[in-house]
Amino acid sequence: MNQPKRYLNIVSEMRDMIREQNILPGDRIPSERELAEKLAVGRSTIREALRSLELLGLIETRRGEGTFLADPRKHRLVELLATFILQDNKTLEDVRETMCIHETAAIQAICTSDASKLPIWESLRDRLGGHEFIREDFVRELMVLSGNRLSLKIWFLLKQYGGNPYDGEVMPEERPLLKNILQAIEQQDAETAIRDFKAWSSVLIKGENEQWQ
Amino acid sequence: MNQPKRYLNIVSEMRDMIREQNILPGDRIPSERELAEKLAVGRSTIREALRSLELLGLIETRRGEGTFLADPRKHRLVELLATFILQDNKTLEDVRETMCIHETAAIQAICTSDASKLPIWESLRDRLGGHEFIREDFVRELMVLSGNRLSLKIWFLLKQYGGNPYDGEVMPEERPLLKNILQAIEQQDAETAIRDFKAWSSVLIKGENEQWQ
DNA sequence: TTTTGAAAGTGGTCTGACCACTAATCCTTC
DNA sequence: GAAGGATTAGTGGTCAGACCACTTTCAAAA
Repeated sequence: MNQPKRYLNIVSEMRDMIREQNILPGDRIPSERELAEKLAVGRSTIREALRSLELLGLIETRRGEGTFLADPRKHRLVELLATFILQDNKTLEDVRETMCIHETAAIQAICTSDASKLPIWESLRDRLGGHEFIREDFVRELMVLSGNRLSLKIWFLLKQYGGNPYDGEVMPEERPLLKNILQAIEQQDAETAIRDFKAWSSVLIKGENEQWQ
Repeated sequence: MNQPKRYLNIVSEMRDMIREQNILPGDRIPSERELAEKLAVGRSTIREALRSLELLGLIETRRGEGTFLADPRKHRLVELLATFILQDNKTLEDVRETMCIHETAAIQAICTSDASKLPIWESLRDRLGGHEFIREDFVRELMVLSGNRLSLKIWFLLKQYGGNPYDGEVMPEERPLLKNILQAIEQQDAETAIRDFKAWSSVLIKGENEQWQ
């Protein structure tokens, strides 16, 4: 019988250990030799597990110092898979489309809620009037305002994974369009808001925005 | 100066090798010993790289046989995202809502495509008329027909984590509703299709479906 | 011809040995 | 006593070699 692989056990055992001992990001993890003894396996097996976690960005290792639990914001699996999968254009298309799904759903959600009456909403309006407004901020604020944190996280990861179409700063020519979107949302006119939003983002995605950059 | 880690080089070298030698999914990769010799590194270093790729689902290893390039559909992007993201976002409500987002997006996509003219579509109609039609099958078929595999994967996962609201068999009383949905989709009337679908699923989610079960 | 089993090749694991690096410690020197 | 340099213990990084468990292959035996 093909036995389950040990290093996979190690991966999950380490996850449990981190959870039980309440190890926080930045904290040190027991050394490879300690772990090997504690879990009664060879050091090479421990290393195979640790290298996997490191590649995912879940831990950081510093020679001479030790191994540390990484900042969750540094999780890397997205970029990594990207290098392998991105060649498949269809997949990239799926990523973009799925991002769009979450974005339009967010707008829809804001329209059917009272989110556009919150103080955060006002600050968004103000910043749109000011200088140095990053495109990504605009979309992210919308995602946040939708109130669905899971959707927000998925969107965030997809953005990294599929190459961020919202890179760069909002150009003066774009502002009227964005203002229209906000206005439509305030009037709870989801249809118009989504149509305008798609118009804006499709220009960015197709890279036809040299006019703006 | 802290040297860059060898096993990371191996990871990218292997990616290049796979690309250059046109190794296809399912094909065999050189053995660990061969790779070690070819790349002039120790076998354990090779293994650390391979184990990382395996955890990502990019390769499969079978003891006694060898290492194989994995089917891209088996890539673990979503699964890994799940284990590390969903844990702090388990709000059932968010999961359900996000499922719904993907479902309505799928219906929207089918309506604006020719998917409802495919033979698969016919079989879906037929099965709805027959016996033993599982609710989940209905929704899954819609997700598949949308053509967005990433969205399908995410939906699949959410279903596992959020508790499957589409458990069980379609009751006779539900069939007219489902038929209406299909009909609306055929007529490319997304609005009606989505409204009816939401009506159906909300009953299931709220657990008010004792009438049907 | 069919069956058996030995051999070769593969991944899985362990051990022990270095190397490169860091941080704490001790010891010299001022 | 304080400052600075050398020593040392501990860490991750890598390698080589040895087994083990498993699969496939193929030649010898029935």
